[in-house]
Amino acid sequence: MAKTFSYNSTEKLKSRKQLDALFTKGKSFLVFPVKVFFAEVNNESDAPMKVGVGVSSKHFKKAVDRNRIKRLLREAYRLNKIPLTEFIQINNKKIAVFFLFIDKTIPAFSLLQNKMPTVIAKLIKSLNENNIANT
RNA sequence: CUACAAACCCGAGCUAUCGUUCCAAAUUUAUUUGGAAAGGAAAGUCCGGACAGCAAAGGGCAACCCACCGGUUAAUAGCCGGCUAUUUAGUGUAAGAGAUGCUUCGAGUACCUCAGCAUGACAAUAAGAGAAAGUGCCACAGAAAAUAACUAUCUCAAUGCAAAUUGGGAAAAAGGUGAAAAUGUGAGGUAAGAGCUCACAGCCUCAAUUGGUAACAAUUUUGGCGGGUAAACCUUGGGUGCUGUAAUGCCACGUAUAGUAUCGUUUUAAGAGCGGCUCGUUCAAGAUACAGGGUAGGCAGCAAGAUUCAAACAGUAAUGUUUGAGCCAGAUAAAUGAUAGUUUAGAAACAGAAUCCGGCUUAUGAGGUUUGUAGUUUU
RNA sequence: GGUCUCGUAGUACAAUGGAUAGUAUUAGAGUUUCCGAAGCUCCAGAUUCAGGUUCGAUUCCUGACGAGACCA
Repeated sequence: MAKTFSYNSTEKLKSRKQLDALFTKGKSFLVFPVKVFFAEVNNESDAPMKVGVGVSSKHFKKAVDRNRIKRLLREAYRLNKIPLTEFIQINNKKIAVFFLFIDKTIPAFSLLQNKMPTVIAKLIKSLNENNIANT
């Protein structure tokens, strides 16, 4: 595990197809102010996790604010992703996740930094339930 | 000195840890090392280009745009310089009004302010061709908002004692309203009058001379006196082909029959394309070959250029030329971040490249420079 | 990335360049009723903002701001 905190381009959720599938078929839960979409995928592609980040352009009209929030979300995810990667490696899964920010004001980084572990924990828990239900 | 307003400059630096995108090198081929990484507006999309495509991208009309002159530029509705017009600051004047002072208290006089008149910027503004080609409109008020009519007026004739009435002629002065009312003064002329005629003044206009590259200015001269509105229609002159980098070219995948090329047929009948109309022009069925709907992958376009910085020279300036040095984002759900410390008075404004440039417009914290206004202190 | 349209009372809409900016509804007051509702009477409330053209601008022109639609 050399690249623990990294978040490079292979790990990003890019394909429009995968995104559409995630929003239509995937499951979701809410840990305010972040809504999480997730789904298991059977893709043969490289990375085991595909993660994306988004903000509504209705709530934030200026591109500067949207970029700021997306950066903060990425940073928070990057610093708290270790439990998720370990879980994925153990269970040999491939997942796609999308974090959507739904508040209407720009958050402080400390808030997201505090929330993100609970988000990851909930994600792992729900993935586990899904696994049990499938088997 | 303080406050406010406007214009311009600037738009944080360093260190550590963890990370992102691109480039180069190295090797163990997924790691390491090194380098670079968002603005003055990247914004609005208001103008102008580069570049690319379009079977013809053709002519005319329509449509749209521009509008003093010259320069500048790849180009412009930008910029620079000039011309003209308007306005104002200021200056001058003094017959009006007001305040104050002086006096012999009837008034006179001095000075200041306001209004008026003249002049008038080096300041500000100008969508700054044409209202003398034509059409339309100008509410309310007013006789009338433009060939003029109406009321009142002048005159002649008839009737009548007179007042006046009727008919013919004149058509200027008068009508007090409005944002705007038919150029002003004097003389001649006439029954009375009238730009009806003349002189002077004002304005418009034709031509000539002089100065200026030109707009234009000055002088002389021809004709004239017709209010405003062209950001009403319009006229004149000039210009514009259309679409836009998700353009477009190539590769991969792949196969409904839209398309392309060649051959060929029919007939100007209908239809379709060439932006809207018209002229003109191209096109049919069929055969062969290429190739393709859809999906959303890759490469090019795509980062060395009307380039950046510095100096010199030319030019009033915008700007240009030469020399030297430099390479300075290039993503594709879309990179520039987070935390801590430190410098600092403070790190807090507007704000995030998406094909690239030149302008314009708008948004901008703190600090700095300049200008203006107001206040305070000192001399 | 590009193209286009529209901003009028709290709300939905009108208004040839001529003014006290209109209609419906809503809000408020009064009247009616034992009390409400409905009805009736009265009243309040607006041209997105900043400039310009014009004697005069909701209307015409320019810029800004906001909202919406379309193309790919």
